[in-house]
Amino acid sequence: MGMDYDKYAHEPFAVTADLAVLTLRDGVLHVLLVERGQEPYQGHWALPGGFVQPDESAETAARRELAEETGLSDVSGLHLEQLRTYSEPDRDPRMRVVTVAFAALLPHPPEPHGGSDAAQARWVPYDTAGPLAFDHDRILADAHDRVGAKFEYTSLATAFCPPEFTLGELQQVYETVWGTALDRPNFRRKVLATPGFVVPVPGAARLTGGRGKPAALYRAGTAATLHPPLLRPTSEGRPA
Amino acid sequence: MGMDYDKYAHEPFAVTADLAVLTLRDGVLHVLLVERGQEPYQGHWALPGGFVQPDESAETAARRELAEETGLSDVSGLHLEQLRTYSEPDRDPRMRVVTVAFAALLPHPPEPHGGSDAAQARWVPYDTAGPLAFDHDRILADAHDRVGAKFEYTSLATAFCPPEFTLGELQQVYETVWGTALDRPNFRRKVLATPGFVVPVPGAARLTGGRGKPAALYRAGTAATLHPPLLRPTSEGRPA
DNA sequence: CTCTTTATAGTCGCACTGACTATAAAAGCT
DNA sequence: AGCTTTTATAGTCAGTGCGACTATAAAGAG
Repeated sequence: MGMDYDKYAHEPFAVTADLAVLTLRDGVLHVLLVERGQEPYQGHWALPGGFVQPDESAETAARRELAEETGLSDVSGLHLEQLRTYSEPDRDPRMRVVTVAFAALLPHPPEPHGGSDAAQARWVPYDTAGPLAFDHDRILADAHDRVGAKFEYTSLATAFCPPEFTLGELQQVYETVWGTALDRPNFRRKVLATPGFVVPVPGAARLTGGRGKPAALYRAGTAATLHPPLLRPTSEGRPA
Repeated sequence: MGMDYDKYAHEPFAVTADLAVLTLRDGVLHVLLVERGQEPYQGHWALPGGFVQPDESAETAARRELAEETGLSDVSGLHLEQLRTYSEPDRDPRMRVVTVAFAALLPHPPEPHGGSDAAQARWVPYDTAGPLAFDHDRILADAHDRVGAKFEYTSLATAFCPPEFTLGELQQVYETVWGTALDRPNFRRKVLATPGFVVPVPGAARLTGGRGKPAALYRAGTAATLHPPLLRPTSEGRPA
């Protein structure tokens, strides 16, 4: 933008906001996908998204699309994070499309209703999210990487949890996203030792689906960043 | 993009790639700015950048702009990182412009030659980079934040250094970007204990501008991420 | 030759961490 | 009821990374 506008022919671009919507269902990471109803990639699965309207920012467009695809009424409170922008010239065979990709984290997965253009939407386990349309495989992988990395030094994991949660639930979020088992007493110690990460719900509340001792409930704290960070185990084998 | 193209009127957008080019000059962090030659913001300073051409990705456009503004012949090897995309509808008073912002790190600051449209380009100390055109103040601040944060857990700091450097020079890079003084023996211990961060140049090479014992030379290692990370001191005061 | 300057080596105590054991409080079973 | 299973929570202990600090080495300046 520092350049002279009139000396550069600026071809018009179409701008879309695409979403990698992640959630946990029964301890398994799922992603929201839509089935494409037309060419190209007709019948293939793709990330939900759509064109940015003239009066919208990409963030606003992403929230609107998310509400449309999931039928969520309250899209305001959930976590939406801009991932990066994909702008390779041949991403779409028909036209020049620049896509601003977002990652969204949902605590309770609503059943998606079919998209507004009759394309059906479904929750798909992350591991079985087969080859997707366009470069959406890469976008999805980038989203997973980013979310996993931010779990280490931010309180982002609480975005997967309901307003009140147990430390066991929080630990399962970490284990699912990282794909690693964590030691329960140590996880507990670290979380409680990190100021502002979680705050206990004073009413000696409890909640357990089944057996065992009832667990104390916590809410997300005010801290956005974690000090000290909660590093993944063997995040990288030391190349000695 | 998962949506039906034809059911959405997609207004054409102009897409630009803007750059926050950072470098160190005499131990002071500088940013490359251009003076705008026309309205809006005529006479104001702005980040260099320009329109993405029809056959380019935003990354390619950023490298081209960088080469044009700095006169660098070898733009291939240096670090270019996509920051985020700014798409608020009123960013530019004349038209709808979506900007993909990049941060670039240079080891040796070349003298910039005037931009191709007669706008002059200059290195400006980061602290005195006054109010910039458009939302470039925010882009520049975001770039600084991102670079500072990535210094903690990546080997990005070596992108500010020449191919061979001393640990003192690397430490000065950290101190300048973070704005903090670091203990020299401890910094040395941490860097050398992090596998793949730096590798010594075997020929007992030395190099010092002035007095004192000559320092050993190192090259950047192969590790992209740092384990353990090199955390800034008092990154956040513990709220007890 | 001594002083200053910079690089490098080493020491010490604290805090954090991983691995592990122990206790508490619930549900299920016989 | 008594026992087992299950889950939550508390505590222990050794290794290690780290901040603060001291000591030595190797150069130039006077």
